[in-house]
Amino acid sequence: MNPPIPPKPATLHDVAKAAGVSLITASRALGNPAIVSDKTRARVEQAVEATGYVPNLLAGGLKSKRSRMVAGIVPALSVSQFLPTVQTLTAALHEQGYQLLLGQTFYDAAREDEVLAAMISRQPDGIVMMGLVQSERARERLRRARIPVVETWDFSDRPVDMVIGFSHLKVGSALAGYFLARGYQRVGIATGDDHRAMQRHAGFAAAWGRDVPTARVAAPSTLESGRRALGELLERQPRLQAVACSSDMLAHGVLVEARARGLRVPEDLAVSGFGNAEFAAHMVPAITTVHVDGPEIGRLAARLIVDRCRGVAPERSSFDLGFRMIERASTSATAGDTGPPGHPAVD
Amino acid sequence: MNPPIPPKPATLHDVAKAAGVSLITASRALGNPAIVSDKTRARVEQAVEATGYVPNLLAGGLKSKRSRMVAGIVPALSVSQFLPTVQTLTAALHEQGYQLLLGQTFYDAAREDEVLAAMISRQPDGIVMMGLVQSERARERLRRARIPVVETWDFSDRPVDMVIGFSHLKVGSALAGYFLARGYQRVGIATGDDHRAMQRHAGFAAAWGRDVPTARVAAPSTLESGRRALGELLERQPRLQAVACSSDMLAHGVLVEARARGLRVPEDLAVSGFGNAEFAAHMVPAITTVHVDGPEIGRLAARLIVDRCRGVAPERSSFDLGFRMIERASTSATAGDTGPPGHPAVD
DNA sequence: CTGTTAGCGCCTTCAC
DNA sequence: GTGAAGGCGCTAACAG
Repeated sequence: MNPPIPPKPATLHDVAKAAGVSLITASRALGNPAIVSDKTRARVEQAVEATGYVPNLLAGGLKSKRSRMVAGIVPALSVSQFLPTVQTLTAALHEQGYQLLLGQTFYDAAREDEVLAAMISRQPDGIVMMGLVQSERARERLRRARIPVVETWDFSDRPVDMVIGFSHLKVGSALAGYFLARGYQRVGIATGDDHRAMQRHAGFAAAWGRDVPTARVAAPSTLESGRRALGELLERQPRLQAVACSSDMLAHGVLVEARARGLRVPEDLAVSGFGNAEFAAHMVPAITTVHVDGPEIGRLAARLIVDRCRGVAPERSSFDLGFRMIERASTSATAGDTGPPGHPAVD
Repeated sequence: MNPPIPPKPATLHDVAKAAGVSLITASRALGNPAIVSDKTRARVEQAVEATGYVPNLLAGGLKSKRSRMVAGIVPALSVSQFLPTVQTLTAALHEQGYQLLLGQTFYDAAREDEVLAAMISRQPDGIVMMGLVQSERARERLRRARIPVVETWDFSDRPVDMVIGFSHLKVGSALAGYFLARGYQRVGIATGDDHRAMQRHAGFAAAWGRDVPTARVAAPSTLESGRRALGELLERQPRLQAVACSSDMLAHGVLVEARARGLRVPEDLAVSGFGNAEFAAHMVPAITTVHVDGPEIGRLAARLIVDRCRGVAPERSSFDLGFRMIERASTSATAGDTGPPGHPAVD
């Protein structure tokens, strides 16, 4: 039998030969079909079929200086917070012919530096960071690389390049304001130990004015750590009235532990989360939380980078997307208990 | 002030000049330091520092035919099932100097084909699929590309190349066997409509022997769809005794809905999930589920591909990692209710 | 509209 | 241990 697979993948050279045109004409027929005659284009397309040609974007990128790859860097993929952003980013880039190179820092500055170096070596046309770039070394590296950078899910006055996010301090103070306005006296905080969660904590503490009992758990936070956190808080403050959690998963854990201890939510204990995870709206009681438009962050980041590659200057380099509190049954006996996410909104 | 950033990134050429050696010596000092004298190596390293040189892996890959990139393709990033695998895969590849190119198919064969084409254009040194390659066209494409391929999270007698996974049919029949052995009569199924979940459903139905009331929900399944699924099942079979769910998130939804309807779990209704998500062990009641070693799939896939790139033939091309049922309180009044994941094991 | 020329930055091959 | 050519596959730049 004949080998159904040719020993060597076809190159553009083979296509050009098969089509009876020059190399560059074949290249144009594929990359910029508008400037080639219909007849030529048809012949090249036929030759592509016949040879089974698959372009080598690495080679093209070498000359054109555009790899059509974008690096996306997350603390860890298991931090579900960022998933909608990464998912939308990947999809939006794909639409434009770009692919995502994924990197993880595991909340470690040295690792972040290492991952960035590895990414930059691959000449991405842009870099999207979940969170701000931590180390000064990495910031310097990025500036030198002259690659468009979008930092996301946080805010800064001096971003490396562009930033899309919101103030975690303000989230914290909005939450504190919410509990203050409702007359809560003894509120505790269950929080992950990552930078952004600690920012929210700081915002909460500042607005609260008094000391807030706090249970710190390792990021990424889990249901289990939420259960333990409530135990810790109750030990310190047995008459606790409310717990503000740094993620919906932590809040979930607090809910489970509260039930296990016979505490009613929200009557005996009010609970709030962060992130508006899918499940938060559908638990009983539904979890009061803070909504951030993760998919929009991904879409916007993709647009900014693709635009920049095409020479379009962004209208701004800072985008504060804000956030909104969503009041649900876990903090309010009167809030509808399974209303759709995002409804009703406060702030 | 002097521009702190040089107008053009340094190339290996610049490094060689600065070090007073030839281009190729500089290349060797970095890529294969052992075959260069200590003195030369030191001078090259110094020149790298001085110039701020960052290697261009794209250019290197062009000649060496090794891009040191691996494509990872998931149905959608939001399918949490695959996250531990992708996370471990990314980390393991990073250790070996490889990066992951991420692609999403959204359970769509045309899209899968498109994503694979885009990936192959980037000359990855390997491709890891979550699930089996669906379309024959894509299979053919992969074979022609002569790239190592690992299909995962499923099993097949005729993989494109290599496969790491387990039989979803067997999972289904193991679950049916579990409920049969405990004397359940009226069992329902809540399942996502993706290929693998339907395989488990088929395995369950075959082992069960009788018709099984089934609520089908769109993949990826959510807590909300779990709540609705239980409603549907109860409408068809008000005296339902147990529900086997195709994911832990669905099971979670069933638990929530059961509680909302005043049904006790497991006394009135037994519930099982799939995937052994982190939260499953820590709910009250803890969810009986099926454990699959997702991280190991990622690790093994990384090893197989890196080995293959180094010319090491894999010991086998098929790896059945199996699965194990984890009995917890949601199906058994006697099972410990917050025991550690994976304990006790059945099957 | 099409073709020729000259690389992109690096690594392989072969010499010394 | 080091170096000089040559070329990976493709595309910008400039012709015609």
